[in-house]
Amino acid sequence: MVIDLKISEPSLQDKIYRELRQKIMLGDLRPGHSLTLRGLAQLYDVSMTPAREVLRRLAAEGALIVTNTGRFMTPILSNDRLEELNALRGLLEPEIAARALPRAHLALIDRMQLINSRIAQAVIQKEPISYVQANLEFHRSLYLRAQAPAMLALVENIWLQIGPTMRVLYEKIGVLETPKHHVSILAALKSSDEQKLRLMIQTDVTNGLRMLIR
Amino acid sequence: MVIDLKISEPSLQDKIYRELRQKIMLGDLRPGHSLTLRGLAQLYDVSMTPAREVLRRLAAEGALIVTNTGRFMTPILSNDRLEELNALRGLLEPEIAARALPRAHLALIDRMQLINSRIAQAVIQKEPISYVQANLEFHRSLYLRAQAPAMLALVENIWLQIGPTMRVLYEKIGVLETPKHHVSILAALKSSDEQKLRLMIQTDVTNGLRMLIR
DNA sequence: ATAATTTATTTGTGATCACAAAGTAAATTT
DNA sequence: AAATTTACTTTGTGATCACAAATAAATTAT
Repeated sequence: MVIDLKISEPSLQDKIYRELRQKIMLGDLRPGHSLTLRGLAQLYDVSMTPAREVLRRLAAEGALIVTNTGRFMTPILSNDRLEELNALRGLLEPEIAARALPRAHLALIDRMQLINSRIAQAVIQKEPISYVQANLEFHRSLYLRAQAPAMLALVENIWLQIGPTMRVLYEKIGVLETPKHHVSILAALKSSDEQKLRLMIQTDVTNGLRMLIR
Repeated sequence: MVIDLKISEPSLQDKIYRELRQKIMLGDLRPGHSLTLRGLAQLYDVSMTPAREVLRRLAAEGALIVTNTGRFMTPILSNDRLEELNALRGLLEPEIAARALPRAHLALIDRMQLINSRIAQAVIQKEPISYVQANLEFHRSLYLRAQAPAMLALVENIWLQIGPTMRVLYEKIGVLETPKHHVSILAALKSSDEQKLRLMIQTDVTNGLRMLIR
């Protein structure tokens, strides 16, 4: 018997989906930014069909909202909504971090340290997008070790929903500051202190927003 | 100026979406049940286009999985996956219940009691679908009071993912039993005991699965 | 000018189609 | 009888189109 392994080619829309998703999560699109089928189709030189699937998929994930007349736009979050989503981060992320803890070996911690220095760099160069990107990568690289895909999916889903709004908040406060709890997170990882890790993740998430809303 | 208020008509696909979503959440479709564009289109007497949007939307929500060749089917959850999803329930539901607690007045508790008797009825009549439906309604009617839409959305999303699998598990154990912690939940609500409520919701969720997997 | 109305343009929805890939059944070969 | 090949059917993808509704622009009236 001949087994033929074929890499399932990423369908045309997958590429567009991933790019747009990334843009939204990192705050490349501001809240209320509207997207049209034909606009997106033209941008990627495809027909309306794949563009449509992408927009609807993102809408299903909460990355976009659909107006009551069927238009697509990035969500404009109320304060309540934003705080609720952040509360969810505060609930989920400590849990997934705790699950990752036993599997967090030194190589990972080193890598997180490296990512952390990229954050510092983004602060200096005042690049909010790189900042957000590195920040999320810091968290994700840890969470990936939890081997809890459903949980990670929920967390990323929330990141996606708050992406555009976070960007605007960062712009509003002007100067960025390097997340001060990251070193504590790394310390907790090194000492395998689950309680401390939970707490530090929690405060990192909580303070991140408090700093922005104030 | 003439203001004309129009109820935004539920687009053709919304109806199909809601029906299918319900079916999946209640376990009307077994794990691995495959759905086709043309099949769904024919069933609802529409073209492929809306059928497609519905399936992709459900896939985006995790209610369906897309095989590597692009086919749609209800997910077949591994034990790990199922336990992870249940852990998420155990994490999220006590929190949202706690948020609902201050707003849970007597009328709600009465209504939950009524729903609970419908569960008992479903046990007697051995109707797993009605059982699941009433059970979810019991929880949802409480969670709705939390006024935490994002949180509720995540919870329902998880219900959606485990729907087909839960149904099979119920069938496997044969005879249903009425959820024994529901009375404690109601008691905790009446006495406004947050800690007890959290615990009872948690054990209701946890035991629900433990009873099934064993 | 400002508001109201009309006209023009943009936009999402649903339908239909061709096509290639995947799955299935039948036929053939080993 | 088992494995392979062939033929046939089913399936999702992407493209194109007509259409109605919503939005934007222009025009008219007050």
